[in-house]
Amino acid sequence: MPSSARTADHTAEAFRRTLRAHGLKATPARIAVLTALARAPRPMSAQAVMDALPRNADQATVYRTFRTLKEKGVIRQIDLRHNHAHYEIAGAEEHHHLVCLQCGRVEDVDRCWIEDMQPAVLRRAKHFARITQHALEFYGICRSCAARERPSPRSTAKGSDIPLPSY
Amino acid sequence: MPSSARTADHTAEAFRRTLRAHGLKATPARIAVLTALARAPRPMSAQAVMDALPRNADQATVYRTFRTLKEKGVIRQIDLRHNHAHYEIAGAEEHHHLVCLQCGRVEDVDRCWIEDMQPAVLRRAKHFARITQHALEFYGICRSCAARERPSPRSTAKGSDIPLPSY
DNA sequence: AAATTATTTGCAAGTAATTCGCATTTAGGA
DNA sequence: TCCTAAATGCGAATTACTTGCAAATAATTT
Ligand SMILES: [Mn+2]
Ligand SMILES: [Mn+2]
Ligand SMILES: [Zn+2]
Ligand SMILES: [Zn+2]
Repeated sequence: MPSSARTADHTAEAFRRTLRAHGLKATPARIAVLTALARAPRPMSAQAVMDALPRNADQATVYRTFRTLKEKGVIRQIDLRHNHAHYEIAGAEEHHHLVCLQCGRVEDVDRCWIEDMQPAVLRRAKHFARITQHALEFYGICRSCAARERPSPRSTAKGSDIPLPSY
Repeated sequence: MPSSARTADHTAEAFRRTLRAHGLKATPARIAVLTALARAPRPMSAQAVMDALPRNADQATVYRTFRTLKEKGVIRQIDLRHNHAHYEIAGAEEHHHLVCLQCGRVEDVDRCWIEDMQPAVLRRAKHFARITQHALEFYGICRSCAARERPSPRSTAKGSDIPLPSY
């Protein structure tokens, strides 16, 4: 009996289908990245993925894979306040993380609660002594962007980036 | 009649007192950074702060000021998924942000709600067409760190950084 | 008010993370 | 099997941020 979504069909074949379904070529590199992410119990950094991949793991390819799969919604970027981005497979259940500001340790929070629930979150946690902060951001599309719908997807790099106040 | 906390005493004098209260020297640079953050309606990046500061605004000083004030809890770091950190004065009310994934626009959410409340958040929002994601992270101290309490505060840089799995 | 000193600053150089240009390879349809 | 758009790999570039160190200065102390 398969447990939950973490046990989903994270087989090479499944990934191959997912990629094709999104109109992407099912390359060894991409399948390897997805497999690494699927195996890891925590969000992974580019470096971690590269180390996990046996040989041929070019950084440019890994980063490009992250970007592509993130755009397609196959993986999710997680901010852990380390000095680099982390990614995890965008599995079914929405969940959050407990991040130690001192050592960086990360632990999943199985569901989405907040503030008043912090005591409860802490009680359920396995490795945390206390919670001192939490951050919540909503991401979506603003009115003006929705209006001129499709002015060019905001690539994470520069370009005619964020045409906005305060950088 | 002063409105809410955003109108708090964000005067140079008030900042001077705050700094001293935290055992820091009330330098022109620090007061200028705080004043810039106080004036801005949105979290600011280092670049934005430097541009806002009339003359003498060295990047090293701005970054060092961010780090120091963040450690003291005077300002708060905000992740907007742009390619750099943003900061805002850690005013009274805890609040979150609406971030446009396309153009980067940012808007405050006055209170802390979640998920089921997204429709309501969207209704209250002034500039958003839709919310497609939200991210919540809890920050605190993990058990092992709490145990050996004070092994050296995790500086944002490297060093004997995160002694953990997956980078 | 001048002397004292631990902090803080400014500048220049250094790093870490991520991106880009372009020649070469390859997945997958014809 | 051929063809071609898409993807890779390499190196160089960029960006965000940090650091070393000498000079400047805020807040004592006298
Ligand atoms: Mn997770
Ligand atoms: Mn805000
Ligand atoms: Zn927008
Ligand atoms: Zn810890």
